[in-house]
Amino acid sequence: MSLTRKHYPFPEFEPRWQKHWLETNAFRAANPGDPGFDPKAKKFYVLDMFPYPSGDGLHVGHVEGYTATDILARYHRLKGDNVLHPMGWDAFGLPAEQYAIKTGQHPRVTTQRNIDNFRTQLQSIGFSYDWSREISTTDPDYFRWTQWIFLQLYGAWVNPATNKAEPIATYKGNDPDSVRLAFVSEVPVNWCPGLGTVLANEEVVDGKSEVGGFSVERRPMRQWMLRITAYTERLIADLDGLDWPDSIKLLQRNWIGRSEGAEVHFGLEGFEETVTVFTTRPDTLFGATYLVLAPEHELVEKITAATRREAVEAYRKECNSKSDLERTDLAKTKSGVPLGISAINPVNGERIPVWIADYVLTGYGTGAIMAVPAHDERDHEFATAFNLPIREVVSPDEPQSEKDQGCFPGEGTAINSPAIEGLRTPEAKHKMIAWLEEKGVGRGTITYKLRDWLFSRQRYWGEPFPIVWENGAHRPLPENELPVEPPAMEDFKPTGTAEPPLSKATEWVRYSETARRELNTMPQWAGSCWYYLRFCDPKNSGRFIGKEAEQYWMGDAGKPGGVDLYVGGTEHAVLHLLYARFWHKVLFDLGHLTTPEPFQRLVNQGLILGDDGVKMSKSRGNVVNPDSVIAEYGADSLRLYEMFMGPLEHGKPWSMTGVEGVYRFLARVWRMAMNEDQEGNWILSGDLAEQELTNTQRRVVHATIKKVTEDIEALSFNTAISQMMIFTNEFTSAKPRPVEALRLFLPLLSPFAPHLVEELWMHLGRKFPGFEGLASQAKWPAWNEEYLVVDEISYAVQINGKVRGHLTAPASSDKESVEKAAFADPALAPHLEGKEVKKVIVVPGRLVNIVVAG
RNA sequence: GCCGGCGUGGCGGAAUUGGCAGACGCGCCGGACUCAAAAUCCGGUAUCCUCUAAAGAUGUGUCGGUUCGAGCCCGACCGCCGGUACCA
Repeated sequence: MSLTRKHYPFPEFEPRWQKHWLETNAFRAANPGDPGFDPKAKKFYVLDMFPYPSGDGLHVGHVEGYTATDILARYHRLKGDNVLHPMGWDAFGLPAEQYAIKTGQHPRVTTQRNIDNFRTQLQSIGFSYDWSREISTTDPDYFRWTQWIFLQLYGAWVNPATNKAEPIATYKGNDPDSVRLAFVSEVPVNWCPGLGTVLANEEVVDGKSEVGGFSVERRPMRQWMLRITAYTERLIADLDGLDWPDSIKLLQRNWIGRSEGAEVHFGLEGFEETVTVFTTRPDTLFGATYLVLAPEHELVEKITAATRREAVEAYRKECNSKSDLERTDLAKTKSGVPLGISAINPVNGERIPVWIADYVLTGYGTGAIMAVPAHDERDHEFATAFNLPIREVVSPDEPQSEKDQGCFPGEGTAINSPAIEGLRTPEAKHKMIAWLEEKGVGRGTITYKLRDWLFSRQRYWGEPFPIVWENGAHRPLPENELPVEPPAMEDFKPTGTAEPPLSKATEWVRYSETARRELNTMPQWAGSCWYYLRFCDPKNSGRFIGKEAEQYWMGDAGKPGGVDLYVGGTEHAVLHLLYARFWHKVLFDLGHLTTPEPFQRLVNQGLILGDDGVKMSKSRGNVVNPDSVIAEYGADSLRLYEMFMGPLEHGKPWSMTGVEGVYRFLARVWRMAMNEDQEGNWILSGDLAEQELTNTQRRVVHATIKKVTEDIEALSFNTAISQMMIFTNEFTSAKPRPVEALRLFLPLLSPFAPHLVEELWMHLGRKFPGFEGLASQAKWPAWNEEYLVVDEISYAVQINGKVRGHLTAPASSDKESVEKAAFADPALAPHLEGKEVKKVIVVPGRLVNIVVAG
C-alpha cells in the first residue's frame, strides 16, 4: 500500500492548505472591539479538554474528540457564527516532573519540546484552532492569574446567610482563617513516598497513586485546602440546568454523596461527654443494640475502660499501620474491639455497649454510628461475628427471601418502636427527628461524602502559592507581586521527607528578614480549572479575563453555562469537571463572571480500542499512531474514519481496512471533479458541466444537505458520512456531471475533510463561478423541502403484521384509496380467502395492515 | 455488592423513536477492464429449505407480556463494558 502511489495527491495539498490557513489567520475569532468583529453574528464557543502534552505525543483518542469539535467549529463558521475554538496545554504536573527527574532535563525544557510536538501534530490534522489564543498553564502570564484566583479564594468565605462567597471583610467572627475558602489544615493526608507528595482522594486508586502506581499511606500533615464543601448544595442543584449526559450528572451527584438523616447524641455511662452519631435511619433508633466509633475517634482515649485499654491500643495500632490497600482488601471481614463502657440510647434509656471498628470511617458523618444489625447489612455482619443482639424494628411489606433472612435494609413499617409504632419509614423518620429536636438529643442534618479539596503538593513543577509565612502566620502577597515564579533550580527532586523540594532554594524561600515563602505548590488541576476563561481573552495583562470578552463568550441569555459545547473523556467526570465548576461559582459569587456554570453542553467521547477490541496500550502493541495514518492515508481520511467508526459517545475498535474504506470514498469525491491526464497530472474533469440537476439528482442533493445539517447538530457524524457516501454513489456515474451538485455538496464535506474540499474548491473556481474564496469560509447551503417530496410512495401491505405484498400510490392519495388499492392486489387473494377482515390500518406513507380472522 | 451503559449479519454499525430490520462502510463472491496483476468500475451477499428461481419459514442476548404491529414499551433473567466500594 505505502509503496503504490496515492489515489489522490493529499501528501502535496494537505500541508499546503495547513500552511495557508495558518498564514492567513483563517480561523481567528474576533472579540468585541477587534477589527472585523460582527456584532450581529451569534457566538459559538466550542472547547476541547486541552491535553497534557506527554512525551508519547498525540493519541488517536485525542483526535476523535478534537475532530468532533472541529467539525462543529467549521460548520458554525460556514453558518456565519462567530466561533471561538481554541487550544492550549495543561503542562504542569507530575509526569513532566517524573520524566525530568529520570532524564535529568529541566521540566521546562521537556515540556516545551512536548508542546511543540503536540502543536505540530495537531496542525498536521488540519484543526481550525485560533492559534493566536494558544495558552500554556506553565506560562507566567497564565499562572499569574491562577495565583490571583487563589488569592480570591483565600480572601473569601461563604456567608451562610446568603449561601454565596463574599469578601472575607464581611465576616464578623473572630477567626477568619476558620472560614476562608482557601485555608490551612492539619489533616490526615494521602502521602505517597514514591512520588514524594500528598495526593487528593481523587488521585488515589486502590490505595495506589493514579500516576505511577506507587503505594500511598495516611499521615497527618499541614496542608492547604479549598472549601469545596461549602458549595455541595449548589454543585448538585445546578446540574439540573446543564445539557450534560445523565450518567455524568449522576456520577457527580454520587461523588458529592448527599444523605439526609439525623445526628443523635448518646450519653456515656460515667462520663459528661456524649457521642454524636449520624444516621440516615433515625426511625430505627429503637433497634440500636450497640455503638461503634471509628478507631481514630477523639473520645476513644478518654472513655476506654481501664481493663480494655491494652486491647484497644493494640487494635488502634493495627488499624493505623494498615495501608488503605489492606483496608480495602480486608473489607469483607469485620474486626473491632469493645471499649468496656456503655452508652445510653436517648429514646428508651437502654444501656448498649460501645465498640471501635475500622468499618466506621473517621472522615464521614461524625465518625461514630449507632448499629442497627436488623436493618443494616454491615452492622448485621458485625453483630453476627461478635454475637451482639439483633432487634427488628421495621417490618417489611412482603416476606423476605431465604437468603436475606435476619437483615432488612429497606423501607417498611415501624414495629417495637413505641414513639413511632406503625408508621411508614418516611413518616417515622420525620417524627423521630422532630422528637429528637424537641428533647434536645439530636437534630435533622445532611452529610456529604465530598471532602474539602486538598490543594497542596510537595513538588517543584507546579504553581507556587502567593503566600508568605511570618511568625507562624500566613498572609497573601499583594497582587502586584504576581506572578510568583518557581526558582530556577538544578535539583528539584523530592527531598525524601515531607519537606517540599522548593525548600532547597534557600534564596528564593527567604522573602524578607522575617518572612518565608510557602514551599508547597498547587496541584495540576489548578491550571485546568479556569483555562476556558483565559481563552476568551488570552493576552489581557490587566485582568484574568476582560469584562467585555467574558460577557460575550461566556454569557448567554437564559442558560447557566458559558461554553456552548465541551467535549472530552469521561475520566474527568468527578475531578476536573467538579473542580472547575467550584472555582467558576466562587468567581461568579465575587462578581467576576456573568453565568454560574462554566460548561453548558458536555459530551464524552468513547474510548477507541485497539483492533483486538481491547484498550490500546504499549505493552499490548495495539497502539495506532495518528502520524502513520496521516502518512499513508492523509489527515482527511484519519478525521473522516474516526467520525465514521460509530457514535461519538461509544467505545469502538480501530480497523485499518475501515480507514481504507473512507480513503476510497474521498478518492471518489476527488475523481468527481478531477481526472488524470496522459502525463499523470490531475486536471479538472471534462465530465463537469453547468447543467440542470435531474429531479432525482436534486432530491439526493437536498436530502444530503438536510441529513448532514441535522446530523452535525446532533453530533451524529457517522450517519452524516453515510449520507455523503450515498450522494457520491449517485453522482460518480453521472455524465455529464452537474457542477451545481458539487457547489452544494463540497461545503457539507468541508468540516469533515477540509483539505480535500479546499483543494477541489480552488480547482473548480478556476473554471466555474460560485467557488470564490476559501471553502473554509464559504456559505453553508440550505435545503428546500419541496425538492424532497416524491410523486409516488411505496407501501408495504401486511396481513396480520406480515408483509405479503407491495403497492405504489401517488403521494397525494388518501387512506381510502390506498386501502382500496391494497385489496386490489391479486397477490393477497390466497391470504384473504375464507378469512373475515376485522380491521384495516393505513399508516400514511408507510404501510397497510389488514387484520383477518378465521 | 451497588450505580450506569450496552447486547442487531462474518465485522464496524443504520433503523424516521411503535410501522417493510440490516442504510452506509469493511470483508467475501462474481463480472468488466488488463497479456497478467494492482487500482478502478458494475453486480451479489442475514439464516434455513431449494439445482436455480418463485414461494415459504426463521431472525435484533434469553423467556414471558402489552399491541393490528415490538430491535424500540413493560416484567423476569443471562452476558459484556465502565464507574464505585464498609459513606452509616
